[in-house]
Amino acid sequence: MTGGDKLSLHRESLQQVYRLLYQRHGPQHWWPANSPFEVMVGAILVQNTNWQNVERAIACLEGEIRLSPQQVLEIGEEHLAELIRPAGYFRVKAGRLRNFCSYLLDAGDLDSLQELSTPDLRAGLLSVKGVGPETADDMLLYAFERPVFVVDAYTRRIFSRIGWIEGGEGYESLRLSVQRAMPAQVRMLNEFHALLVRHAKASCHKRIPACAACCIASICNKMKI
DNA sequence: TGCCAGGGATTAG
DNA sequence: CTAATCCATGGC
Repeated sequence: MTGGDKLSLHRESLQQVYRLLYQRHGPQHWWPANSPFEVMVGAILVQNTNWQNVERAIACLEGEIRLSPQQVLEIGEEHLAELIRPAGYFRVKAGRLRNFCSYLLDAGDLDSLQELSTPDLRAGLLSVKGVGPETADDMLLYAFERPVFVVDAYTRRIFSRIGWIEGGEGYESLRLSVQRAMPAQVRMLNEFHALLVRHAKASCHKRIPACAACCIASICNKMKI
């Protein structure tokens, strides 16, 4: 382990934010997909990209092939890139999808992977070129249903606004800190990440330093922060 | 019209 | 180990 995480989040405060977000926005029903494999494809396609564009790309894919690792590899990188063009970075992502599909086929099937411990599975996913920490955790949580917290830019932005972090913390430091402060429940971690995204999109989080007018402010007030 | 989205790899300092 | 840079489409 890379010992000594200095970052420590307060359990009650963090869980209070979760409850308030849930009360405000309700269940988010993530991940929007029809199969674990589709979740994982989406996790790669959504990298630094609007989800709406990803939906188009997936629709194009499904129009041509049945969504499976075999089919994705069979159509070839060129064709694959054209199909996923709406998702942006389409050449890069075509390669990443192929890398990932090769990994899945080498592993056998999803059931084989499901037998791995979460740390081993995480390491395996991270070994794929094009799958970084956030994408791997998306897959772990939303496809494999492991109790991990997904850190993203919205998490950093919101936690910074609340005053819990400086912003420069490493990915793992943040992830483990949240996981230590929250129950290890897939259901809750699923909603928590989705709610943070939902809240960031719904509120005035672009370019507004103090966030005085959005619901985070009311959350902070209720929490007396 | 310009900015930026549910990142990651690569390169440079 | 941190900081830029590249990848690219579509919505507001």
